[in-house]
Amino acid sequence: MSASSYARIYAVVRRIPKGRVATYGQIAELAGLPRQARQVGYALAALGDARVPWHRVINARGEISLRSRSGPEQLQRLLLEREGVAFDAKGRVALARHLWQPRGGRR
DNA sequence: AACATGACCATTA
DNA sequence: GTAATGGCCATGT
Repeated sequence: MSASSYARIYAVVRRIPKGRVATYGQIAELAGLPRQARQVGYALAALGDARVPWHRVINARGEISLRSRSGPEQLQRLLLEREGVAFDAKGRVALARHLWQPRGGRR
């Protein structure tokens, strides 16, 4: 069941520094799964309770992705603000300011 | 096996 | 700025 892919995804998410955010597509690429952003979201959804900073992963628009059913979206924003990530009036994060930018493509 | 759904993304108009 | 389209692929019915 391709659990190793999930493991790679979690490993990358764990590397996101505090106060930074990353996009699903970015995580997918860093995890060696280009164009599989969707799987990243799926992996995080199946995460449940684990020591992974899932709240630092947002979509390419800089917004917090809405779950099918009301989920911890509010909590996610709270956790990010608590780390110093700012949201604008439209509820978007300034990616130019908070996006995680690993150097040399790896870190 | 077919079909639908989902914490997505890039391109094009 | 919005809207439509195609791609990607694990899961459940």
